[in-house]
Amino acid sequence: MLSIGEFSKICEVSTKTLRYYDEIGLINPDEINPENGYRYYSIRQLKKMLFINRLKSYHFSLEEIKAVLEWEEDLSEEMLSAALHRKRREIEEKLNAFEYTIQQMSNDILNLEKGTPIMSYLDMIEVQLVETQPMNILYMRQMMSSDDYAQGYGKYFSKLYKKIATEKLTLFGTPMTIYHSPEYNPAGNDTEFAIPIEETVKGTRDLPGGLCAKSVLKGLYSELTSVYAKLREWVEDEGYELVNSPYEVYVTNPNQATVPENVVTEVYFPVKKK
Amino acid sequence: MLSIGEFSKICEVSTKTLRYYDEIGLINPDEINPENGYRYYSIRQLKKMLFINRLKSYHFSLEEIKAVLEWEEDLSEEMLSAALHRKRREIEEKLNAFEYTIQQMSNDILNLEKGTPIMSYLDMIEVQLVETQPMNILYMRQMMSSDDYAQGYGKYFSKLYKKIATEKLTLFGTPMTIYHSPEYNPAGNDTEFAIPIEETVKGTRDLPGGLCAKSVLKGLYSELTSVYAKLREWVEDEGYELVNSPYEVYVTNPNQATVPENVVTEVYFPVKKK
DNA sequence: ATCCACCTTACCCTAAGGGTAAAGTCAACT
DNA sequence: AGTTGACTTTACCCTTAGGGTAAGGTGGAT
Repeated sequence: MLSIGEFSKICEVSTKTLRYYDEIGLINPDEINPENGYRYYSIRQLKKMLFINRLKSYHFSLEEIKAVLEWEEDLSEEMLSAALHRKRREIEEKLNAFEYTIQQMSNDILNLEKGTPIMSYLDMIEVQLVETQPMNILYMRQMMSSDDYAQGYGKYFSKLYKKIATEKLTLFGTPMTIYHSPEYNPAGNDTEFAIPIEETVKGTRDLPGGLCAKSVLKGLYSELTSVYAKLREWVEDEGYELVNSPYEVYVTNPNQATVPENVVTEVYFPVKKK
Repeated sequence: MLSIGEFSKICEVSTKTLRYYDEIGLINPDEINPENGYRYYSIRQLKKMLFINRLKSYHFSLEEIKAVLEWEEDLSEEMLSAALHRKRREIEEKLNAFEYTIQQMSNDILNLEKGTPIMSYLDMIEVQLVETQPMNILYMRQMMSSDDYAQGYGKYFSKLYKKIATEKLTLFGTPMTIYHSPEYNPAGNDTEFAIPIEETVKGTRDLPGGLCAKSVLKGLYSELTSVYAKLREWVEDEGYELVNSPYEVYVTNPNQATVPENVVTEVYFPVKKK
């Protein structure tokens, strides 16, 4: 039997950590002296501890690790394999997010070295007042959390396009997204994906036209928040108010654009004078 | 003036977050009604808030962001550029770490699909009892935190090699590391980098020979912890005890090995029978 | 017997807010 | 004028994975 300090040295885990793991039931000492409460670990527990460390290095949370350890013998291999696949996916996604972040930063760094202040793009966003025509749109409405926007867009638009193709409907514009949630909520937003078509069929509705504040974004979607902010600011400043849900129109297909600057997105705020 | 809710909608930041930022002094409302404590933000603060969000998306901590915001106008551009470069480096490193993790996981997944339990490699680590000869080593001793091992190794060994080259000393073996800290400490370990040479000069010392428990690791260093664990286990089981600091000998140069399995590392535990 | 290294529990701390409660306030509607 | 519902305030507890420290109890070696 090994005291906590000896076991700690062997597996290179602090005694503090071992006590914590005992507390949360991740790995309990093989034996506890009932008189003085001293923890004693057996050498058999070494493998388990090293396994925990390995899963930790794969960014499993302690709770997840606990679940892994509690799986029954007979299922454990497939379950573990599945868990590793899942976790690997997660890490790959974080990796992609990092790559994207690095791109963004590099872009800012370049601008900064040209003498352009980072936030100056904000002043370049222009707002115009336009009159839009009513449209007939094929739509799907969904609660979307900010995490799954990326997949969501592809998924819902492809569903809509599929329907248009199978029912031989006639395209009448580029895809758009309408945001019905009055307030931004990281947990999920009431989002409507839509494509203008000619025919009035089941699954279509009328998108009313009217006065709109409009901005055009050329470039990456990451700057969309700023466009929204700018539009709200403008609406406030000029004494208008929002009378309907804002929407975005994706003028160019982001998959076809070779340079991000060629991606054009229009943002509309239906407004009226206060 | 905008109420906290209005400002929150415009910048897509929760009111909770705005109150928190007020509390830590990151961005304070332009005006606070002294009667009821209501916070009012001006539209001028939008740019600042969006800038904060951008830095946050670059993984700056709120403390770092606060520092950035407090820089004086005249220095701010170079400072910001430097900070962005630093942060980009950090992210690139995390990215590399993720890539490495993914490799490791993929390896485990492959093994699992071949039916090999993940931790089975532990049972393949063999321990032998050997008698070593005393050596004369050129050394540098340093406290190393686990983070900077990667750089540290290169740095100190290249210093040692440089000394050997400039003083025309004679190599007598491959590089090695001696771990003097009795216990693993994430904050820093007393580490000695050494290379055996023939001549006894200033900066050399004698590494005594004697009875050692020895294991050979073929492959990535990530498995080293397990080798240490295995050796300590063996020492315990066989009734030996450690009489001197353990050390590693890097038999092959990891930069020259094309396949990780070709990297050979020997681990020695100087022991005596209890 | 003494000493020192080791062990125990208990309490507070971390970053960046989220959740909830209780109470006060504002603006609009009747 | 009163009421309602939406909005705001502070206050308190919760999250991860332990780290730091204190006060007190033990173990083994001398």
